[in-house]
Amino acid sequence: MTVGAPRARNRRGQGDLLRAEILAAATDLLDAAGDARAVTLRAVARGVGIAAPSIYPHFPDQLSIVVAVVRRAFAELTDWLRSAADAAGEDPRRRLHAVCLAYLDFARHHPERYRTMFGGIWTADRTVSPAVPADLGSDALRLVTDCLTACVAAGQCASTDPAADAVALWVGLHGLAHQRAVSPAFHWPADITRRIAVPLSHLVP
Amino acid sequence: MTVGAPRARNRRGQGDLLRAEILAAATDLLDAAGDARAVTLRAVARGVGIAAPSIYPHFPDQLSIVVAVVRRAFAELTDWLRSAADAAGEDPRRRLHAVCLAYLDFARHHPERYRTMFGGIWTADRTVSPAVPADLGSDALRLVTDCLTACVAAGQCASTDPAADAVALWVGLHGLAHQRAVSPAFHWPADITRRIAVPLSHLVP
DNA sequence: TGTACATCAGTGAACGCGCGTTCACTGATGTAC
DNA sequence: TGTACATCAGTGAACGCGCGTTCACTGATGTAC
Repeated sequence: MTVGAPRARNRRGQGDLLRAEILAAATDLLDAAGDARAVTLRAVARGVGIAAPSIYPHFPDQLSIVVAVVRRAFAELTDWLRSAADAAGEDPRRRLHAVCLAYLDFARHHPERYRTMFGGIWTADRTVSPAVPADLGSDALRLVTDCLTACVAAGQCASTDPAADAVALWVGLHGLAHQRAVSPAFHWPADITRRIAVPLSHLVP
Repeated sequence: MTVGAPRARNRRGQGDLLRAEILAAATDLLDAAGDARAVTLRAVARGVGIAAPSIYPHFPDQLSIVVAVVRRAFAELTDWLRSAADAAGEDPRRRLHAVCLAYLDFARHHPERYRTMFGGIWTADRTVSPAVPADLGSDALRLVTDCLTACVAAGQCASTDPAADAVALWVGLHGLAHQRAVSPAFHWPADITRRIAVPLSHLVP
Protein backbone atom coordinates (compact mmCIF):
# COMPACT_ATOMS: atom_id res chain seq x y z
CA MET A 1 0.00 0.00 0.00
CA THR A 2 1.99 2.94 -1.24
CA VAL A 3 1.03 6.53 -0.70
CA GLY A 4 1.51 8.24 -4.01
CA ALA A 5 1.14 11.79 -5.18
CA PRO A 6 -1.89 13.69 -3.95
CA ARG A 7 -4.93 12.42 -5.78
CA ALA A 8 -6.37 14.43 -8.61
CA ARG A 9 -9.92 15.06 -7.59
CA ASN A 10 -12.58 13.62 -9.85
CA ARG A 11 -14.44 15.90 -12.16
CA ARG A 12 -17.91 17.05 -11.37
CA GLY A 13 -20.39 14.26 -11.94
CA GLN A 14 -17.67 11.63 -11.75
CA GLY A 15 -17.74 11.32 -7.99
CA ASP A 16 -18.92 7.73 -8.24
CA LEU A 17 -15.54 6.77 -9.64
CA LEU A 18 -14.26 6.98 -6.10
CA ARG A 19 -16.68 4.26 -5.10
CA ALA A 20 -14.90 1.81 -7.37
CA GLU A 21 -11.53 2.85 -6.01
CA ILE A 22 -12.76 2.34 -2.46
CA LEU A 23 -14.00 -1.14 -3.29
CA ALA A 24 -10.73 -2.03 -4.99
CA ALA A 25 -8.68 -0.83 -2.04
CA ALA A 26 -10.89 -2.74 0.39
CA THR A 27 -10.48 -5.89 -1.67
CA ASP A 28 -6.71 -5.47 -1.74
CA LEU A 29 -6.72 -4.98 2.01
CA LEU A 30 -8.76 -8.12 2.53
CA ASP A 31 -6.53 -10.19 0.28
CA ALA A 32 -3.40 -8.90 1.95
CA ALA A 33 -4.45 -9.16 5.56
CA GLY A 34 -6.67 -12.20 5.35
CA ASP A 35 -9.11 -10.80 7.81
CA ALA A 36 -12.21 -8.69 7.36
CA ARG A 37 -11.17 -6.99 10.56
CA ALA A 38 -8.29 -5.36 8.69
CA VAL A 39 -10.71 -3.60 6.36
CA THR A 40 -11.11 -0.56 8.56
CA LEU A 41 -12.53 2.62 7.21
CA ARG A 42 -9.31 4.45 7.84
CA ALA A 43 -7.15 1.75 6.28
CA VAL A 44 -9.30 1.79 3.16
CA ALA A 45 -9.02 5.57 3.00
CA ARG A 46 -5.24 5.31 3.31
CA GLY A 47 -5.23 2.75 0.51
CA VAL A 48 -7.16 5.01 -1.83
CA GLY A 49 -5.22 8.07 -0.76
CA ILE A 50 -8.16 10.09 0.52
CA ALA A 51 -9.29 11.43 3.84
CA ALA A 52 -11.40 9.03 5.88
CA PRO A 53 -14.59 11.11 5.81
CA SER A 54 -14.54 11.09 2.01
CA ILE A 55 -15.86 7.56 2.15
CA TYR A 56 -19.19 8.55 3.63
CA PRO A 57 -20.80 9.91 0.47
CA HIS A 58 -20.24 6.45 -1.05
CA PHE A 59 -20.83 4.03 1.83
CA PRO A 60 -22.99 4.69 4.88
CA ASP A 61 -20.61 2.89 7.21
CA GLN A 62 -17.64 0.61 7.41
CA LEU A 63 -19.62 -2.62 7.40
CA SER A 64 -21.23 -1.70 4.10
CA ILE A 65 -17.82 -1.67 2.48
CA VAL A 66 -17.10 -5.24 3.54
CA VAL A 67 -20.53 -6.37 2.43
CA ALA A 68 -20.01 -4.70 -0.96
CA VAL A 69 -16.63 -6.42 -1.33
CA VAL A 70 -18.23 -9.78 -0.59
CA ARG A 71 -21.08 -9.18 -3.02
CA ARG A 72 -18.68 -8.32 -5.80
CA ALA A 73 -16.54 -11.35 -4.99
CA PHE A 74 -19.57 -13.60 -5.38
CA ALA A 75 -20.35 -12.04 -8.74
CA GLU A 76 -16.75 -12.69 -9.79
CA LEU A 77 -16.99 -16.29 -8.63
CA THR A 78 -20.10 -16.85 -10.72
CA ASP A 79 -18.48 -15.31 -13.81
CA TRP A 80 -15.40 -17.43 -13.24
CA LEU A 81 -17.41 -20.64 -13.03
CA ARG A 82 -19.51 -19.77 -16.05
CA SER A 83 -16.43 -19.05 -18.14
CA ALA A 84 -14.94 -22.39 -17.13
CA ALA A 85 -18.14 -24.21 -18.07
CA ASP A 86 -18.36 -22.43 -21.41
CA ALA A 87 -14.73 -23.18 -22.19
CA ALA A 88 -15.30 -26.87 -21.48
CA GLY A 89 -17.65 -27.34 -24.40
CA GLU A 90 -20.84 -29.31 -24.55
CA ASP A 91 -20.09 -32.62 -22.86
CA PRO A 92 -21.91 -32.48 -19.49
CA ARG A 93 -19.27 -34.52 -17.71
CA ARG A 94 -16.49 -32.24 -18.89
CA ARG A 95 -18.51 -29.22 -17.92
CA LEU A 96 -19.11 -30.51 -14.41
CA HIS A 97 -15.45 -31.35 -14.05
CA ALA A 98 -14.43 -27.90 -15.25
CA VAL A 99 -16.79 -26.14 -12.85
CA CYS A 100 -15.50 -28.12 -9.86
CA LEU A 101 -11.90 -27.37 -10.73
CA ALA A 102 -12.69 -23.71 -11.35
CA TYR A 103 -14.39 -23.44 -7.97
CA LEU A 104 -11.30 -24.77 -6.21
CA ASP A 105 -9.09 -22.58 -8.37
CA PHE A 106 -10.96 -19.48 -7.32
CA ALA A 107 -10.51 -20.32 -3.65
CA ARG A 108 -6.86 -21.10 -4.17
CA HIS A 109 -6.17 -17.81 -5.90
CA HIS A 110 -8.08 -15.71 -3.37
CA PRO A 111 -7.90 -17.67 -0.12
CA GLU A 112 -8.54 -14.71 2.17
CA ARG A 113 -11.38 -13.40 0.08
CA TYR A 114 -12.86 -16.87 -0.02
CA ARG A 115 -12.68 -17.24 3.75
CA THR A 116 -14.51 -13.98 4.21
CA MET A 117 -17.09 -14.73 1.53
CA PHE A 118 -18.08 -17.98 3.19
CA GLY A 119 -17.14 -17.21 6.76
CA GLY A 120 -19.95 -14.79 7.41
CA ILE A 121 -19.65 -11.24 8.55
CA TRP A 122 -20.17 -10.88 12.24
CA THR A 123 -20.56 -7.73 14.21
CA ALA A 124 -21.52 -6.94 17.76
CA ASP A 125 -24.53 -4.73 17.02
CA ARG A 126 -25.83 -5.32 13.52
CA THR A 127 -26.62 -8.81 12.35
CA VAL A 128 -25.41 -9.21 8.82
CA SER A 129 -26.36 -12.53 7.35
CA PRO A 130 -24.98 -12.79 3.86
CA ALA A 131 -27.21 -15.87 3.58
CA VAL A 132 -24.64 -18.02 1.87
CA PRO A 133 -25.39 -19.99 -0.22
CA ALA A 134 -29.10 -19.19 -0.40
CA ASP A 135 -28.75 -15.60 -1.49
CA LEU A 136 -25.25 -14.63 -2.57
CA GLY A 137 -24.04 -18.05 -3.62
CA SER A 138 -27.23 -19.08 -5.36
CA ASP A 139 -25.94 -18.43 -8.87
CA ALA A 140 -22.84 -20.50 -8.30
CA LEU A 141 -24.85 -23.29 -6.72
CA ARG A 142 -27.34 -23.25 -9.60
CA LEU A 143 -24.48 -23.68 -12.03
CA VAL A 144 -23.37 -26.83 -10.22
CA THR A 145 -26.94 -28.06 -10.13
CA ASP A 146 -27.37 -27.46 -13.86
CA CYS A 147 -24.17 -29.35 -14.65
CA LEU A 148 -25.23 -32.28 -12.52
CA THR A 149 -28.71 -32.30 -14.02
CA ALA A 150 -27.22 -32.31 -17.51
CA CYS A 151 -25.06 -35.29 -16.54
CA VAL A 152 -28.16 -37.15 -15.37
CA ALA A 153 -29.97 -36.33 -18.61
CA ALA A 154 -27.00 -37.66 -20.59
CA GLY A 155 -26.98 -40.86 -18.56
CA GLN A 156 -23.56 -40.02 -17.11
CA CYS A 157 -24.71 -39.54 -13.54
CA ALA A 158 -26.67 -41.84 -11.24
CA SER A 159 -28.16 -39.14 -9.07
CA THR A 160 -31.89 -39.39 -8.44
CA ASP A 161 -32.05 -35.90 -6.92
CA PRO A 162 -29.55 -33.64 -8.68
CA ALA A 163 -30.58 -30.56 -6.71
CA ALA A 164 -29.84 -32.19 -3.36
CA ASP A 165 -26.73 -33.94 -4.64
CA ALA A 166 -25.47 -30.65 -6.03
CA VAL A 167 -25.64 -29.20 -2.54
CA ALA A 168 -23.70 -32.20 -1.24
CA LEU A 169 -21.10 -31.80 -3.96
CA TRP A 170 -20.80 -28.10 -3.29
CA VAL A 171 -20.42 -28.76 0.44
CA GLY A 172 -17.56 -31.13 -0.29
CA LEU A 173 -15.85 -28.64 -2.58
CA HIS A 174 -16.38 -25.91 -0.02
CA GLY A 175 -14.92 -28.02 2.78
CA LEU A 176 -11.79 -28.56 0.74
CA ALA A 177 -11.54 -24.99 -0.50
CA HIS A 178 -12.09 -23.52 2.93
CA GLN A 179 -9.76 -25.74 4.84
CA ARG A 180 -7.03 -25.41 2.24
CA ALA A 181 -7.33 -21.66 2.61
CA VAL A 182 -6.95 -22.00 6.36
CA SER A 183 -4.31 -24.73 6.45
CA PRO A 184 -2.27 -24.68 3.27
CA ALA A 185 0.54 -26.38 5.16
CA PHE A 186 -1.42 -29.55 5.84
CA HIS A 187 -0.18 -32.51 3.84
CA TRP A 188 -3.24 -32.97 1.68
CA PRO A 189 -3.48 -36.23 -0.24
CA ALA A 190 -2.36 -35.59 -3.80
CA ASP A 191 -5.65 -36.65 -5.34
CA ILE A 192 -7.89 -35.13 -2.69
CA THR A 193 -9.95 -33.24 -5.26
CA ARG A 194 -10.83 -36.41 -7.12
CA ARG A 195 -11.51 -38.29 -3.89
CA ILE A 196 -14.10 -35.72 -2.92
CA ALA A 197 -15.63 -34.71 -6.24
CA VAL A 198 -16.00 -38.13 -7.86
CA PRO A 199 -18.04 -39.91 -5.15
CA LEU A 200 -20.20 -36.85 -4.57
CA SER A 201 -20.90 -36.49 -8.30
CA HIS A 202 -22.34 -40.03 -8.64
CA LEU A 203 -20.82 -40.30 -12.10
CA VAL A 204 -21.30 -43.66 -13.74
CA PRO A 205 -18.15 -45.44 -15.01
CA MET B 1 -22.61 -11.81 31.52
CA THR B 2 -23.68 -10.60 34.94
CA VAL B 3 -21.47 -8.72 37.31
CA GLY B 4 -21.94 -10.40 40.65
CA ALA B 5 -20.66 -9.74 44.11
CA PRO B 6 -16.99 -8.86 44.39
CA ARG B 7 -14.96 -12.00 43.86
CA ALA B 8 -13.51 -13.77 46.84
CA ARG B 9 -9.82 -13.85 46.14
CA ASN B 10 -8.28 -17.28 45.77
CA ARG B 11 -6.23 -18.65 48.63
CA ARG B 12 -2.49 -18.62 48.52
CA GLY B 13 -1.23 -21.27 46.14
CA GLN B 14 -4.59 -21.50 44.39
CA GLY B 15 -3.90 -18.69 41.98
CA ASP B 16 -4.08 -21.06 39.04
CA LEU B 17 -7.79 -21.50 39.64
CA LEU B 18 -8.24 -18.13 38.02
CA ARG B 19 -6.74 -19.47 34.82
CA ALA B 20 -9.62 -21.90 34.47
CA GLU B 21 -12.14 -19.16 35.13
CA ILE B 22 -10.52 -16.97 32.50
CA LEU B 23 -10.68 -19.78 29.95
CA ALA B 24 -14.32 -20.46 30.77
CA ALA B 25 -15.27 -16.80 30.45
CA ALA B 26 -13.42 -16.53 27.13
CA THR B 27 -15.25 -19.61 25.83
CA ASP B 28 -18.60 -18.17 26.91
CA LEU B 29 -17.73 -14.95 25.18
CA LEU B 30 -16.82 -16.75 21.98
CA ASP B 31 -20.00 -18.83 22.00
CA ALA B 32 -22.14 -15.78 22.66
CA ALA B 33 -20.58 -13.36 20.20
CA GLY B 34 -19.60 -15.77 17.47
CA ASP B 35 -16.43 -13.95 16.76
CA ALA B 36 -12.94 -14.33 18.14
CA ARG B 37 -12.74 -10.57 17.89
CA ALA B 38 -15.19 -10.31 20.79
CA VAL B 39 -12.79 -12.12 23.07
CA THR B 40 -10.99 -9.01 24.20
CA LEU B 41 -8.84 -8.99 27.27
CA ARG B 42 -11.09 -6.50 28.96
CA ALA B 43 -14.29 -8.35 28.08
CA VAL B 44 -12.85 -11.57 29.48
CA ALA B 45 -11.86 -9.75 32.66
CA ARG B 46 -15.37 -8.35 32.95
CA GLY B 47 -16.78 -11.84 32.50
CA VAL B 48 -14.66 -13.27 35.28
CA GLY B 49 -15.21 -10.24 37.49
CA ILE B 50 -11.59 -9.22 37.85
CA ALA B 51 -9.48 -6.28 36.84
CA ALA B 52 -7.97 -6.54 33.38
CA PRO B 53 -4.33 -6.66 34.51
CA SER B 54 -5.09 -9.72 36.67
CA ILE B 55 -5.05 -11.80 33.51
CA TYR B 56 -1.36 -11.24 32.85
CA PRO B 57 -0.01 -13.67 35.46
CA HIS B 58 -1.97 -16.37 33.62
CA PHE B 59 -1.69 -15.47 29.95
CA PRO B 60 1.08 -13.43 28.34
CA ASP B 61 -1.30 -11.62 26.01
CA GLN B 62 -4.79 -11.56 24.59
CA LEU B 63 -4.04 -13.84 21.65
CA SER B 64 -2.85 -16.58 23.97
CA ILE B 65 -6.30 -16.72 25.53
CA VAL B 66 -7.98 -17.36 22.20
CA VAL B 67 -5.39 -19.98 21.31
CA ALA B 68 -5.94 -21.70 24.65
CA VAL B 69 -9.70 -21.69 24.11
CA VAL B 70 -9.24 -23.29 20.70
CA ARG B 71 -6.84 -25.92 22.04
CA ARG B 72 -9.27 -26.91 24.75
CA ALA B 73 -12.12 -27.00 22.24
CA PHE B 74 -10.18 -29.46 20.10
CA ALA B 75 -9.55 -31.66 23.14
CA GLU B 76 -13.27 -31.59 23.87
CA LEU B 77 -14.08 -32.50 20.27
CA THR B 78 -11.78 -35.52 20.44
CA ASP B 79 -13.32 -36.67 23.72
CA TRP B 80 -16.76 -36.21 22.27
CA LEU B 81 -15.97 -38.31 19.20
CA ARG B 82 -14.28 -41.01 21.25
CA SER B 83 -17.27 -41.28 23.56
CA ALA B 84 -19.59 -41.61 20.60
CA ALA B 85 -17.44 -44.35 19.08
CA ASP B 86 -17.25 -46.23 22.36
CA ALA B 87 -21.00 -45.97 22.87
CA ALA B 88 -21.59 -47.41 19.40
CA GLY B 89 -20.13 -50.81 20.29
CA GLU B 90 -17.87 -52.98 18.19
CA ASP B 91 -19.40 -52.97 14.71
CA PRO B 92 -17.04 -50.83 12.57
CA ARG B 93 -19.83 -49.51 10.41
CA ARG B 94 -21.87 -48.39 13.40
CA ARG B 95 -18.79 -46.80 14.93
CA LEU B 96 -18.03 -44.83 11.78
CA HIS B 97 -21.61 -43.72 11.57
CA ALA B 98 -21.61 -42.64 15.20
CA VAL B 99 -18.39 -40.65 14.81
CA CYS B 100 -19.70 -38.80 11.76
CA LEU B 101 -22.92 -37.88 13.51
CA ALA B 102 -21.06 -36.86 16.66
CA TYR B 103 -18.79 -34.60 14.63
CA LEU B 104 -21.75 -32.79 13.13
CA ASP B 105 -23.45 -32.68 16.53
CA PHE B 106 -20.47 -30.96 18.07
CA ALA B 107 -20.51 -28.28 15.39
CA ARG B 108 -24.24 -27.85 15.71
CA HIS B 109 -24.06 -27.36 19.46
CA HIS B 110 -21.12 -24.97 19.36
CA PRO B 111 -21.35 -23.26 15.99
CA GLU B 112 -19.35 -20.18 16.95
CA ARG B 113 -16.66 -22.19 18.66
CA TYR B 114 -16.49 -24.47 15.65
CA ARG B 115 -16.08 -21.57 13.26
CA THR B 116 -13.19 -20.23 15.28
CA MET B 117 -11.56 -23.64 15.71
CA PHE B 118 -11.45 -24.23 11.98
CA GLY B 119 -11.41 -20.67 10.75
CA GLY B 120 -7.87 -19.93 11.79
CA ILE B 121 -6.71 -17.18 14.07
CA TRP B 122 -5.44 -14.20 12.18
CA THR B 123 -3.64 -11.19 13.51
CA ALA B 124 -1.84 -8.30 11.95
CA ASP B 125 1.54 -8.82 13.61
CA ARG B 126 1.90 -12.38 14.89
CA THR B 127 1.23 -15.29 12.59
CA VAL B 128 -0.68 -17.90 14.48
CA SER B 129 -1.21 -21.00 12.44
CA PRO B 130 -3.21 -23.46 14.46
CA ALA B 131 -2.25 -25.98 11.76
CA VAL B 132 -5.66 -27.54 11.49
CA PRO B 133 -6.03 -30.45 10.98
CA ALA B 134 -2.39 -31.47 11.05
CA ASP B 135 -1.68 -30.44 14.59
CA LEU B 136 -4.76 -29.64 16.61
CA GLY B 137 -7.25 -31.75 14.71
CA SER B 138 -4.97 -34.75 14.30
CA ASP B 139 -6.59 -36.81 17.06
CA ALA B 140 -10.05 -36.29 15.63
CA LEU B 141 -8.86 -37.08 12.13
CA ARG B 142 -7.08 -40.21 13.34
CA LEU B 143 -10.31 -41.39 14.91
CA VAL B 144 -12.08 -41.12 11.56
CA THR B 145 -9.19 -42.87 9.86
CA ASP B 146 -9.27 -45.71 12.40
CA CYS B 147 -12.99 -46.19 11.92
CA LEU B 148 -12.63 -46.28 8.16
CA THR B 149 -9.71 -48.69 8.36
CA ALA B 150 -11.73 -50.99 10.61
CA CYS B 151 -14.55 -50.93 8.08
CA VAL B 152 -12.13 -51.97 5.35
CA ALA B 153 -10.77 -54.78 7.51
CA ALA B 154 -14.31 -55.98 8.13
CA GLY B 155 -15.07 -55.93 4.42
CA GLN B 156 -17.66 -53.21 4.87
CA CYS B 157 -15.78 -50.49 3.02
CA ALA B 158 -14.33 -50.44 -0.48
CA SER B 159 -11.63 -47.88 0.16
CA THR B 160 -8.16 -48.75 -1.07
CA ASP B 161 -6.54 -45.89 0.82
CA PRO B 162 -8.40 -45.33 4.09
CA ALA B 163 -6.05 -42.60 5.26
CA ALA B 164 -6.67 -40.46 2.17
CA ASP B 165 -10.36 -41.28 2.06
CA ALA B 166 -10.66 -40.36 5.74
CA VAL B 167 -9.36 -36.90 4.87
CA ALA B 168 -11.93 -36.68 2.08
CA LEU B 169 -14.71 -37.78 4.44
CA TRP B 170 -13.59 -35.33 7.06
CA VAL B 171 -13.48 -32.52 4.47
CA GLY B 172 -17.06 -33.32 3.53
CA LEU B 173 -18.21 -33.32 7.15
CA HIS B 174 -16.33 -30.12 7.77
CA GLY B 175 -17.87 -28.41 4.76
CA LEU B 176 -21.32 -29.24 6.06
CA ALA B 177 -20.56 -28.40 9.69
CA HIS B 178 -18.92 -25.11 8.79
CA GLN B 179 -21.47 -23.89 6.35
CA ARG B 180 -24.35 -24.87 8.59
CA ALA B 181 -22.73 -22.84 11.35
CA VAL B 182 -22.51 -19.86 9.00
CA SER B 183 -25.86 -20.23 7.24
CA PRO B 184 -28.31 -22.06 9.47
CA ALA B 185 -31.14 -20.42 7.55
CA PHE B 186 -30.27 -22.09 4.25
CA HIS B 187 -32.78 -24.71 3.24
CA TRP B 188 -30.53 -27.74 3.56
CA PRO B 189 -31.79 -30.94 1.99
CA ALA B 190 -33.25 -33.10 4.73
CA ASP B 191 -30.86 -35.99 4.18
CA ILE B 192 -27.79 -33.87 3.46
CA THR B 193 -25.71 -35.71 6.06
CA ARG B 194 -26.32 -39.05 4.42
CA ARG B 195 -25.76 -37.62 0.96
CA ILE B 196 -22.31 -36.47 1.97
CA ALA B 197 -21.16 -39.15 4.39
CA VAL B 198 -22.28 -42.26 2.51
CA PRO B 199 -20.52 -41.66 -0.83
CA LEU B 200 -17.36 -40.43 0.89
CA SER B 201 -17.29 -43.48 3.18
CA HIS B 202 -17.23 -45.98 0.28
CA LEU B 203 -19.35 -48.37 2.32
CA VAL B 204 -20.37 -51.50 0.44
CA PRO B 205 -24.10 -52.27 0.31
C1' DT C 1 -19.33 36.84 -24.08
C1' DG C 2 -18.67 37.62 -19.11
C1' DT C 3 -19.78 36.87 -14.39
C1' DA C 4 -22.18 35.58 -10.16
C1' DC C 5 -23.47 31.70 -7.96
C1' DA C 6 -24.87 26.95 -6.79
C1' DT C 7 -23.07 22.57 -6.54
C1' DC C 8 -19.97 19.07 -6.09
C1' DA C 9 -15.73 16.41 -4.39
C1' DG C 10 -13.18 16.12 -0.94
C1' DT C 11 -10.44 17.96 3.52
C1' DG C 12 -8.68 18.64 8.35
C1' DA C 13 -9.41 18.81 12.98
C1' DA C 14 -11.71 17.00 16.57
C1' DC C 15 -14.81 13.94 19.55
C1' DG C 16 -15.36 9.91 22.51
C1' DC C 17 -14.58 5.04 22.82
C1' DG C 18 -12.64 0.58 23.97
C1' DC C 19 -8.64 -1.48 23.50
C1' DG C 20 -3.82 -3.79 25.27
C1' DT C 21 -0.54 -2.95 28.36
C1' DT C 22 2.40 -0.68 32.24
C1' DC C 23 3.09 0.60 36.78
C1' DA C 24 3.13 1.18 41.56
C1' DC C 25 0.21 -0.39 44.97
C1' DT C 26 -2.63 -3.14 48.71
C1' DG C 27 -4.02 -6.26 51.79
C1' DA C 28 -4.67 -11.01 53.07
C1' DT C 29 -2.14 -15.28 54.04
C1' DG C 30 1.13 -18.28 55.28
C1' DT C 31 5.81 -19.11 57.53
C1' DA C 32 10.28 -18.64 60.06
C1' DC C 33 11.85 -17.78 64.31
C1' DT D 1 2.50 -19.28 71.57
C1' DG D 2 3.27 -14.74 69.46
C1' DT D 3 5.05 -11.76 65.96
C1' DA D 4 7.72 -9.91 62.08
C1' DC D 5 8.08 -10.54 57.46
C1' DA D 6 8.03 -12.45 52.72
C1' DT D 7 4.96 -13.79 49.32
C1' DC D 8 1.05 -14.11 46.76
C1' DA D 9 -3.43 -12.64 44.38
C1' DG D 10 -5.22 -9.14 42.64
C1' DT D 11 -6.29 -3.74 42.08
C1' DG D 12 -6.79 1.08 40.21
C1' DA D 13 -5.21 4.61 37.59
C1' DA D 14 -3.02 5.82 33.70
C1' DC D 15 -0.63 5.66 28.96
C1' DG D 16 -0.96 5.86 23.97
C1' DC D 17 -3.28 3.96 20.02
C1' DG D 18 -6.40 3.37 16.13
C1' DC D 19 -10.85 3.36 15.48
C1' DG D 20 -15.76 5.25 13.50
C1' DT D 21 -17.93 9.25 13.02
C1' DT D 22 -19.17 14.49 13.20
C1' DC D 23 -18.59 18.99 11.77
C1' DA D 24 -17.57 23.11 9.52
C1' DC D 25 -14.82 24.09 5.77
C1' DT D 26 -12.49 24.81 0.93
C1' DG D 27 -11.78 25.32 -3.59
C1' DA D 28 -12.58 23.79 -8.24
C1' DT D 29 -16.20 23.28 -11.72
C1' DG D 30 -20.05 23.84 -14.22
C1' DT D 31 -24.28 26.72 -15.23
C1' DA D 32 -27.91 30.38 -15.43
C1' DC D 33 -28.45 34.73 -16.89
